Amino acid sequence: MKEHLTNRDKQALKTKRKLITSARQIFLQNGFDKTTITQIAKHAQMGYGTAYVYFKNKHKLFIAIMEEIMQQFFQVAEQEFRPTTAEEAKSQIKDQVRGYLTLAIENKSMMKVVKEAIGSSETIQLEWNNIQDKFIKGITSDIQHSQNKQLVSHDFDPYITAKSWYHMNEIFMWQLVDTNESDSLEQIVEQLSLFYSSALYS
Amino acid sequence: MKEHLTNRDKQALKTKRKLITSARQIFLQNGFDKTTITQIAKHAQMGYGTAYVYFKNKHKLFIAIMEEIMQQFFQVAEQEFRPTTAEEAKSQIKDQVRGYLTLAIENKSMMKVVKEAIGSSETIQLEWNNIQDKFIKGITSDIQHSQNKQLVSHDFDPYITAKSWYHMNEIFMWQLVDTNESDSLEQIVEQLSLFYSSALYS
Amino acid sequence: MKEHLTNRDKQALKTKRKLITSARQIFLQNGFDKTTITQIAKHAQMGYGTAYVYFKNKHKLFIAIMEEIMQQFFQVAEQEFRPTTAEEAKSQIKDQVRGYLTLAIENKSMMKVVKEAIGSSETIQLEWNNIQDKFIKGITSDIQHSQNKQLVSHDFDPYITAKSWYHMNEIFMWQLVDTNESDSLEQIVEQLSLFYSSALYS
Amino acid sequence: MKEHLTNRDKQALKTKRKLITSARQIFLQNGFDKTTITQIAKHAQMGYGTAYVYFKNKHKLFIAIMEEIMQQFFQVAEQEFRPTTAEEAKSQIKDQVRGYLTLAIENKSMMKVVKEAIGSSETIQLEWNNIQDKFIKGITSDIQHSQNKQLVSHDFDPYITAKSWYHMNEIFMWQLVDTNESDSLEQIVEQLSLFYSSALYS
DNA sequence: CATGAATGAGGCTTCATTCAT
DNA sequence: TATGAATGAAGCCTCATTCAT
Repeated sequence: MKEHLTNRDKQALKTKRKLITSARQIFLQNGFDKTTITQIAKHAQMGYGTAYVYFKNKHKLFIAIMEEIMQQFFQVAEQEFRPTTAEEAKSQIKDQVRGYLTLAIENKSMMKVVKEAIGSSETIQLEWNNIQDKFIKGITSDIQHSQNKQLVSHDFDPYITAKSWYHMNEIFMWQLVDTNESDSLEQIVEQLSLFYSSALYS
Repeated sequence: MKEHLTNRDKQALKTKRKLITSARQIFLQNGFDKTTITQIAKHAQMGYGTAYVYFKNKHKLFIAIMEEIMQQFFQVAEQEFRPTTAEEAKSQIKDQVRGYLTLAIENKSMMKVVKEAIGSSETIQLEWNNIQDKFIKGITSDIQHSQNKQLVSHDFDPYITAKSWYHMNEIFMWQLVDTNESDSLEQIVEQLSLFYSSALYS
Repeated sequence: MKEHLTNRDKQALKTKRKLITSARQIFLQNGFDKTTITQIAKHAQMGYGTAYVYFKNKHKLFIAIMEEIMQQFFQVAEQEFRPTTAEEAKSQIKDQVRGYLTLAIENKSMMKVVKEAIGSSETIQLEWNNIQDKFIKGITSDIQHSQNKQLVSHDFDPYITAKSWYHMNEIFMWQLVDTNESDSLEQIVEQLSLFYSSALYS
Repeated sequence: MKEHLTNRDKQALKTKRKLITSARQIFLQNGFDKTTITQIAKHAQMGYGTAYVYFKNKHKLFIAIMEEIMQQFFQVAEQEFRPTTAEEAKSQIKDQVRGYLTLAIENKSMMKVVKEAIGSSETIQLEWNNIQDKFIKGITSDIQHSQNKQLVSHDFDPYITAKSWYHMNEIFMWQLVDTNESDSLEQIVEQLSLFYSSALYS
């Protein structure tokens, strides 16, 4: 176990950060496909091969950026969800949906690039599936908890329900990213949570 | 000067049309960069060398398509603008703005590709500048006409004013193309024309 | 259906031939991995990209060469095999085995490169499997014919038997390629055919 | 002049040994070209920069291994060769040839890599030339000694004769390395020595 | 007018090597 | 002495473009 970062480690970390920061900017500007490693390296003021010291390839570099963005989403998703009444459940659900969609709107430009990248690269597609799974697992455990508390019928299969619920959210997320209908956010939030809480917590 | 199209000319025209039609479809499907000449030629069922008989390069082929699209926009822009009162001016302005933005929304998919292409190619960028100029010149002459009719103060420099006004419109045009906020169209139309007619025709 | 090769077709064929010929020489000299497309193109006195007009990649180019070599082997394998007695069967088997192994010895240098390439490329490995299958299918049908003629017991599963027999031959083929034990050729031929004909045609 | 190895020197020597040992294994496994410094360093459990402390480059590292192997060959070559009769000469020649070729067979795997490396690197080629020269010089002096003893005619130019004789041996050495004809070793030994002793010591 | 053979610039990636710590 | 961060040459491959037929 390292107790301490040597100067060298710090330098490496700094280079990696610079790489990610530069990459984010270039990806944001040019999109996934049109961004070249050369552009990123030039912007980060480092040699061409350096990018490959830190990332196996262009896809992995993008995934690093994608994961940083998704960290914020996970924080919303991982908020405590331990309702004691149906009312409380619906309210918490609304907050989470709103949080999730709001983040998407706030990061719209980058999310557009994410969408392009998912469509462009098998590897990134797989990584996105992992991200989806992480969300779905969190929801699954929330459902199970509610079932134990007798708030949700055991008739619901937690995983399938979670998957369905997650994808409902994701669809609207992409729609907001694609189309700037940010105004209808609150309505979407209301409808989604109504649907979900009616189904499970009625 | 040929007065008459020979059969050969007709054939050539037909080939060119087919090329443009096929290109439009492929560009629409794959975007500008990911479209290859080979794809287009295959779709048009001709040798790919043939494309180069009619268009110097990929960019010029795209420009041909772009110009066809822009024809519709020019028709809106070239509508008679000869208001006799401030009221009339504002009303006509509104119609033109609405017409311009509506066309953008109707051709949104292609306009997205146009945007990509502008960002991707110097040549296309220059062509877009020409298109902008054409709009701006039209507006300039409208302003001058209104100045002659004493509807607009001679304090306004016609060209600079036209340029400003055009770009205000273009910005919102791209926004509508990027973001599907079609709902807010009427509000944008109202605000833009209010701003412009207040400034000039008050 | 083309009835006739145009001059253009002829030129293309010639280029492809030159490419294959040059590639064969370079592969022979440098082995599979160390051969570069640049070397081949330079030797064939053509531009770099030309190689890619005719072959999707380095592997496919090698496969073309490999297949030409294997044509000779197939000719041996496809020789009529319609024995009427066990004696005749054994004699024909011996001839085929000898023919197969002799070809390997005659093309030893290239077969070494083939071996390297098989170990180096998934694609080429798959192509080699196809080649094996072709041999095995031929043998399978020979066995079935002999079974119909009551020369071979129906207890033998033709395909499995063919596969086993083929691989026995291939193992010795590689050994001869690796090791120059050409002297022992006749002994190997004798042993292999003895084994096989004893098993099936006794 | 250091008379004495400090602990530091000892450590350095140990590191160098480990490097050579690991390198030998990896080169043996992967061949010259496909071996990377990273692989070797990982196997030797040290930073890959360390390899460059001890060896200027990959080629020099390989040369170190090559030289260790060749040490054994030199021992054979440097065995006293002071025949007093033609009979004795032939017998000693046979022993040396046998010794040389036997070592090649015993180290066949590594000798294959040596061959690949010679073909792959100018530097290693040059080093191999040095090794050849060392052999040839030894033979040259043996010939001169025999000439002084009146066993060999002064008509023979010692250097040219030595060079010819050495290369005859080397050719068969590579053949044995390439081809596993170890069985014919004794025959080759007999023929080579017969040829040479007939020519010089008849 | 129509074709497609030929070309090479430019993108991704690997890996030997340098150099500052 | 030991390390590994940083670099760029060189290989593969794609595709716009030229040009001879």
